[in-house]
Amino acid sequence: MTVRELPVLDRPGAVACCAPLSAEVLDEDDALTLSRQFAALADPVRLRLVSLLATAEGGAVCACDLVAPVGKSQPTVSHHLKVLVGSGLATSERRGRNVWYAVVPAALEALRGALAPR
Amino acid sequence: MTVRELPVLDRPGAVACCAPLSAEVLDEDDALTLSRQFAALADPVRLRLVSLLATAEGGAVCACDLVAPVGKSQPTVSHHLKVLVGSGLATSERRGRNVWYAVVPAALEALRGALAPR
DNA sequence: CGCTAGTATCGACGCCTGTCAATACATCGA
DNA sequence: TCGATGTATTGACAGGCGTCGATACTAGCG
Repeated sequence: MTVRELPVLDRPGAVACCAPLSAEVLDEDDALTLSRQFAALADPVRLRLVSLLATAEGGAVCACDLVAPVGKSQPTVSHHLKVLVGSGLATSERRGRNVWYAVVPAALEALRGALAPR
Repeated sequence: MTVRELPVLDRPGAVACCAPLSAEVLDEDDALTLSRQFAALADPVRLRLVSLLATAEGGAVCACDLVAPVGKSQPTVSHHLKVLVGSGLATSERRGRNVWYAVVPAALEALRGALAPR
């Protein structure tokens, strides 16, 4: 028997919500939870932000270094970052005047788990 | 060295579009492609449909057996199924009066790949 | 050829979301 | 305290999306 270990998340919102889609039929609540996570990835700007964060040395990036790469206005980037944090896919941390963002690997892994084959 | 085999897809739209988010920064085109796939999963009704298809014996389900479980009107279910097919996550096939739907496992696997850790 | 059952399309409605300019808030240095 | 820099919020707009009832299309049956 194989046991899959899932890290405990101290932040609500980044919870691994449910069994794989292919394992058993999703109930309505889990479907809503999962859909919100996927919705956070359903935007090209946010995907690029996640990618920028995930590939960054040290795993965190200053918000000031995210505006130019995605080619959107500063408020728009701020909005998308808020969505990512709100969905549990990213975290934010103030460092002086700046705010540094990082991905939550466990959240991505949880989504991978939902897509896992039977 | 490990080689990951990806099945060749005869249907356009279900293509594994890109390297993992954490491997290299997503370019704009790939981000748009990926975001459309995730958008297909960003709805609780569609997630339940995918789950119903993926867990079904034989891997396919008649459309007539999908309306009741999701609790939406027949046109709404038809709409969502069309979105799933259009995004490459599912396929449809007429059998007499009925239409049978099935998931495309390779498409789900492609999304898993995008979420894979570095 | 009608009739019936299953599925898709159409048109309309309300809601949500991405975007920006303007502005407010926060933090640090002088 | 004041000014400057970085970030978040507000308000407004356009476009997209989920939903439904009504209706059209498709295929088998008698």
